[in-house]
Amino acid sequence: MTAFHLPGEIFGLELGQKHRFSAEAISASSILIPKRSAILALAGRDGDVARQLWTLTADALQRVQDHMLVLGCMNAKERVATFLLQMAKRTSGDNELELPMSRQDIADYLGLTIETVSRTITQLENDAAIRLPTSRRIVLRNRAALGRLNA
Amino acid sequence: MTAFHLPGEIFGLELGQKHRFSAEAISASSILIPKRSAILALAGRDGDVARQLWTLTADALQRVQDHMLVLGCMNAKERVATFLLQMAKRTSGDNELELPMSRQDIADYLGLTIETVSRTITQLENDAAIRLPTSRRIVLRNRAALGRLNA
DNA sequence: CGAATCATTGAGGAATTTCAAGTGGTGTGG
DNA sequence: CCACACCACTTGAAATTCCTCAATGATTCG
Repeated sequence: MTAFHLPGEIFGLELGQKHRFSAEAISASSILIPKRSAILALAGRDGDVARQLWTLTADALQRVQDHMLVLGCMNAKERVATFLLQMAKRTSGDNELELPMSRQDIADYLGLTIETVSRTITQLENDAAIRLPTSRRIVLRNRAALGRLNA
Repeated sequence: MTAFHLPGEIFGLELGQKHRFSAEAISASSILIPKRSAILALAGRDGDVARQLWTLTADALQRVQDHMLVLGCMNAKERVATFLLQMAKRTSGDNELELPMSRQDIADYLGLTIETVSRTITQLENDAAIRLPTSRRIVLRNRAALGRLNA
């Protein structure tokens, strides 16, 4: 698993002849899938569209590079803390968030096992860095502590 | 560390306002660094250039995604085997290759420690999958075995 | 209620890291 | 030419992290 996508986001802009990844919905979703040929044609005619498409791809590159650093350099606690901060930022920006995905999905995304994710979340709760009203709902109680793990 | 670049390759096409990564030469190199503004201007005028730039970025995205799978799913032996096959393919394509980078660089790239890289290479040698005439020179002796690790 | 799914917890084991020492090649100065 | 220092690499042993396997809760849905 390489990424989570939230409403309004664009993904799958891969440009190769074959698709290399698949997408799976974890909540009810409506998705707009333009034809590749239509996109290319439009980009060919309109320089501004071309520019925007390039930017979208560059943004995706940036996100993946960030995630690569997570997978390459961080331990379990740092990965989970980074993930929670990131999700908070991408959803409400608030201190409270509802995770739409299962522990298994989080584990796959972070390159950990489901048990390690669960244990780490429990540990963050014991550290008073977060609070879990329910298993999918998370309250960030100490952003500073989480941020330190994000280093 | 996120990538190695070989002669003839283009890198650093990041498009954001700030550079997020730095590059370090590990052998004598000459590097052409065009101005960002010049590139953007050219892309604006010439749709074909714009298309090529987009493709370059998309290719980079693809490489990084591949590497993310390495970091997210593979153990040490699989990572090193994948790395060696990849380097062989990118250099001569031959069965013999000279690594231009240190063990430390490889370790950073693969998300391992220098000791683990060293031990793993030794292990591959004991498995008769490779041979090391010198520490930087590697002969692929059993591509099939390495490939199985690449799964 | 019972079944099913998701999440948590525990115990043991495996893989990797850490710390420390040793090896081998290379260049430098006596 | 040899002794020495230096560097990259290798190896060993102990410690740590994370995974695996197994059992137990919690929640949802029929």
